[in-house]
Amino acid sequence: MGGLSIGQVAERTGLSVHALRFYEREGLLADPVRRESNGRRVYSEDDVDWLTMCIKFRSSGMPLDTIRKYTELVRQGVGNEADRLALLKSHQDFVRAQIEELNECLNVITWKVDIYQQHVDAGTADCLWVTPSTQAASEAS
Amino acid sequence: MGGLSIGQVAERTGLSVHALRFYEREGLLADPVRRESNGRRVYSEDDVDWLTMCIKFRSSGMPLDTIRKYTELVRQGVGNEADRLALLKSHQDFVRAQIEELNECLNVITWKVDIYQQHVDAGTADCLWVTPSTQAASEAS
DNA sequence: CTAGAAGCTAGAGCGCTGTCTAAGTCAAGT
DNA sequence: ACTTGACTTAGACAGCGCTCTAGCTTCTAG
Repeated sequence: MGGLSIGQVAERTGLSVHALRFYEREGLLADPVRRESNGRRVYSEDDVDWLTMCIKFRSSGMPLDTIRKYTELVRQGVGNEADRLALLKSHQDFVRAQIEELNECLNVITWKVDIYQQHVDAGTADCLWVTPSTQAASEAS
Repeated sequence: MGGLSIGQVAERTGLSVHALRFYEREGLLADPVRRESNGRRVYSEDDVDWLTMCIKFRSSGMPLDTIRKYTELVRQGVGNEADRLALLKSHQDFVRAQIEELNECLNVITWKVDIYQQHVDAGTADCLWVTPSTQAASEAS
């Protein structure tokens, strides 16, 4: 399990090399990335795992700031598990709320899609149905 | 029925008056908001309905630009229902993908929450369990 | 030996979505 | 008449999360 270059990590995580350096500057990595003698970054499998977790956090809407806070808790070591738990639970709630909200939106959108689908199906069957009265109806929607 | 002031619309939609003016400037309203003789905006119930829809779009991640495109289609009037449908369907897919992604994230987060919950429960039961070996385990997570 | 790919740092720039400011108008209450 | 507060405009500014550039070094292959 030799170390990985930044390019390899970019490929494996889907983050850009820019983003990887950015995340490091922002203090999102549990431990500072090791360097080769020439100064180049060497990532471990653990770093990749950590980044994978960070990506999950990010793509579920956790701000970088919160990820940083979590990172700091982990860096501090043992003793603050309750804090980490609280942070994670709060994010869990946030994600659940997001999903619920999205489901509501999806319902509305689906309702609208269905209406238009009927409209379009009808219109394809007989284009003469397009009249001023259907126009008024379509503008109201 | 009687028109609504910008403040009333803000209250009813949850958008700020700033945001309402901003949305109007950005061309997100189906028809330009009517004005009183003194220049103040007068919103109709239809405007509120439209805004409610826009809010659903926004909160499900549709960029303002896309909302504007949709608005323009509606403004053009009858004849482009297929385009509107395509736009809506594409967003529908997008929202579904988001929900799926969030569910995946939720699984990972829940898994982590459970681990910490056990940790913390155990720690509360007996704080002496906090030892260098547990520290190593916690840092790996 | 050299070209090209990959890495480095510091910092500027960008797209999105508001949010706020400045400077002023208007209507109602006391 | 004066105050209060809600409204108007155009445009500046802000926060987030990257993304890219400039200018440089270092490695690798031919």
